[in-house]
Amino acid sequence: MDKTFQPADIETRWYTTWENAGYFAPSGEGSPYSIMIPPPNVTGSLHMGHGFQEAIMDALIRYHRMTGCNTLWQVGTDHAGIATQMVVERQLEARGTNRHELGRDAFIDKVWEWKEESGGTITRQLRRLGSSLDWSRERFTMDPGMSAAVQEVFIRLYREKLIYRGQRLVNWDPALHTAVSDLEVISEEEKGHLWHFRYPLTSGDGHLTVATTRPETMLGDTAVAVHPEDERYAHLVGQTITLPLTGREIPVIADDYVDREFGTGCVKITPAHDFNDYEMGRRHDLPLINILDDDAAINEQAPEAYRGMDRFDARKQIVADLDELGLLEKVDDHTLKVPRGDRSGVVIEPYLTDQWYVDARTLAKPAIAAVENGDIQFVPKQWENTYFAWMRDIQDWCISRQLWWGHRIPAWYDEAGNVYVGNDEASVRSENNLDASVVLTQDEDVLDTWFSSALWTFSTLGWPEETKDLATFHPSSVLVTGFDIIFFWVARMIMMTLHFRDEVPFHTVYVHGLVRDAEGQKMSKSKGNVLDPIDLIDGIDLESLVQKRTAGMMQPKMAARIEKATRKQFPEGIDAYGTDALRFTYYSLASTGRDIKFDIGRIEGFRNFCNKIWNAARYVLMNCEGEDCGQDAGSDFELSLADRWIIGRLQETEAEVAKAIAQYRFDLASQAMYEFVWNEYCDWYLELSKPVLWDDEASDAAKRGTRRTLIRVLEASLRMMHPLMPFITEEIWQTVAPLAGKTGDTIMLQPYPVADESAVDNAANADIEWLKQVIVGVRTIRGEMNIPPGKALDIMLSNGDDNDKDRMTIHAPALRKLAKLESITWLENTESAPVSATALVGNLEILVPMAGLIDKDAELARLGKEIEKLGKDLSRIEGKLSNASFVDKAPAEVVAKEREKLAEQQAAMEKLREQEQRIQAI
RNA sequence: AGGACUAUAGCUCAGUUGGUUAGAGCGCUACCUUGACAUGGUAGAGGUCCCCAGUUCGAAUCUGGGUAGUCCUACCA
Repeated sequence: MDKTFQPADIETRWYTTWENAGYFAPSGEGSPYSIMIPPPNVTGSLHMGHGFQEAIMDALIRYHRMTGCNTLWQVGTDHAGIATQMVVERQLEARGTNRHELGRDAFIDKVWEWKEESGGTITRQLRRLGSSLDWSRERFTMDPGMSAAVQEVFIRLYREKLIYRGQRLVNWDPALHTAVSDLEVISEEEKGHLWHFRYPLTSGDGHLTVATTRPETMLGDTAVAVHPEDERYAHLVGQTITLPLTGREIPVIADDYVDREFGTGCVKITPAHDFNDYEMGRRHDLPLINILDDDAAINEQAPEAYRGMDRFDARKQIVADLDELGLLEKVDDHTLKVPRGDRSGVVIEPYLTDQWYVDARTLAKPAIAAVENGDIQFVPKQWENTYFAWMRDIQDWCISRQLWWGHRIPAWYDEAGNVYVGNDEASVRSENNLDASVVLTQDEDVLDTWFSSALWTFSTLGWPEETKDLATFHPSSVLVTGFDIIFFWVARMIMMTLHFRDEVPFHTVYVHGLVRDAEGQKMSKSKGNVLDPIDLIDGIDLESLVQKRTAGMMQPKMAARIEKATRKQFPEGIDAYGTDALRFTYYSLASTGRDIKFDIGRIEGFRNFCNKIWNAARYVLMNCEGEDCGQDAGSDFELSLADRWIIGRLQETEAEVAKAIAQYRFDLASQAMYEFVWNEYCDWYLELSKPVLWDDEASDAAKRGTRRTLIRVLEASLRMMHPLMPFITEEIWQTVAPLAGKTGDTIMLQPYPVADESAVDNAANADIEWLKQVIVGVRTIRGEMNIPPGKALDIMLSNGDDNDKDRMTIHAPALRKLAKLESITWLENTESAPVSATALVGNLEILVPMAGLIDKDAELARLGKEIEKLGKDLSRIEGKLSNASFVDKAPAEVVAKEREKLAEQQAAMEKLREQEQRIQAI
């Protein structure tokens, strides 16, 4: 074995072996356990957040596989309609063409080509992360089977009147030329202006003043509204104004939606270009005048002067024109929320179009109930509130997208505009008795990607056919996801699955935090702070990282900024840490918080942990290979106190880990493992094994017992850690397992260790605790007195009881080795003790004679420090116990505990003072 | 505007039903290449548990009120 752990060599080797051997597939035995991967965008690539999520799922999957479950981790990707279409359109643009020149079919072919070309990135990354996905069942949302499911769902919902088509205001993205759902619009505060315009009364009796942030929409105004109880304007209600620039006569209406305090208290109403105005328009039966086209330029409904102008140019022009007419009263600076498309970044227009909608309100009812009654549980539970808040006020879901890449809506129109929904044109004709003379054209639009993702848990398993997989693995066990897609995806899956399967899609939703960079910033391409998990696994030099982060940047200024930040944050590039270290880092960060700041510093510590495991294994193998490790039946071996102690600690750790995993607390699980392996097994047990193995006096049975424990505890620890660190554990296990009497081709399919409480030996624990304290006592004196580590000491023990004396005898070899002692002497008579530095273990005093080693002042200073510390503690306890109400009201056991503590510390204090006096007397 | 979450060591974070001497990793200081490991060992320093009030014998923990930050939802043109 190499002296240091080299992850690169072993990772791909093991992954290939596992995959080829078919270990990732369900075993077909045991109770089913399944997780459906949140499908990543097939043409995208995984970032740190994905890596985190995959790591958690893989740990759950590997853990349950080892506990004997029939385990399925369903893999797949989605087609990411808008994102993918955008990428391909950009490619076309670079070649000086566009999708319209290409035509729909040719364009879709291009997208498929791109999918084939780039689709490997994700799956490659997933493999590098060690994800034990069942690749044989890989799905893609645009595959024929899944497309059939989408179609089936659409048609059934349409027939149940839960999907309808209607002309309404939608969020229109003028750059992408498609409607988007509410969730795809991000509203953020931006600086703007509030323009005050005078609208002259038709009667000629002056004017009223309206305030607006969007002057260009005035071309579509069809009313001015005031509050019904606003006395300032009461007399105007019912009159009309003559809309400037258009000359249209429009009414002044009263509606209590108007806020009297804001602006002038008069609101211009543009029902075709504002969601609130639209509602008001319906209440007052106002006409809708659409003044924009698909590009958000002014259309032919507007006065000629403005036609064809972009909305923002039109704004300037209109303001200028009104100013010229003397109708611009004033312009105030104003901060307002501007809605932008999350993909395109352009300002979204409320726009009147025909779209398809899902009646979300109806579907939401059972979906709310399923969480209320506990059929689905969120972890952490507080996310249920987020879910409820949204679901109880859910809006109908606009599912049509004016794109070419996606599931085409199975609806046909005749020339009269009648809609027929069905599987294909032929069935539509036959179902509706339409002969060949009727011209039918299919709806041009496709469905929102989330519409197909909403079917993910059951469509991946073969639905609408009632497959065996569906019966076995649905509902899935747990959904692992980030809170940012609770609405997008989780809620919609619950709605669709309950409706079509009459069962929940999953029993538990584990909501993890979002990975952010070291500054707490969200990782995003545009900020240039994304990290590819593979770069942490393999490492990357600075130049490559800079290039990767700035590639494809539209704005050179942005690229320069990103380059600077990257050079500052990673001056040396990124080291190769290996998958196991990366994964372990993820787990250590997986607590209940919402943000996970990924600090590169943390991963280094866990790489060191891997190295520690590696070297511990090296030590164990050096001592066990070719030796009798006591595995044979009837073997004569003897377990020492240390053996019994570490075996017990392993059981306790196993119990802790099991509990943590059951609660999805991978931070606690990983910490328990780390602590056990490093701070107990390596720091103490391996050290305690040395005096036995290297002692010529020790019996063969004792040595066998030690080797047996070394190897068995290591072997079990590897199994325990395997779900979190698959590669290093497999690599080591292959060599270790046979020595521990285990057989099997892979650690992956070995039983997960289960804690055996009966193997916890409290007597051994107490003994080792004593031993550790004595060793630490000597070391502390050594450290603080600056006694060279190489200097072997002669120490004495005094004031102990028979138990201490026995322990001294039993543990003498360990003490000598670990505390580097020349000799240990038991003092019956304290009087005869030489002047010494001392440490206490209970009542037992450890004496390190000072002659030639320790100077008086240093020891006095040390004692003074101890006395001060103890004194503080003592007075606190005394205070507590002298408080009558504490003694009266606190539980008896708490009081007793305090009393006991007091007695102990008083005794210790007395010893320290005596010692202080003795030293002072020198 | 409503709601949620967060605030603990220089940094990143744990801290169960109130009962502790408040922990871990990283970083820091000193010493050490001893036969698994310098990606290491040993010892150590470092905290007003955001602030105020309350409940309680007892509060990092519970309640109320502040402050700061993050996020979500809804929005006033």
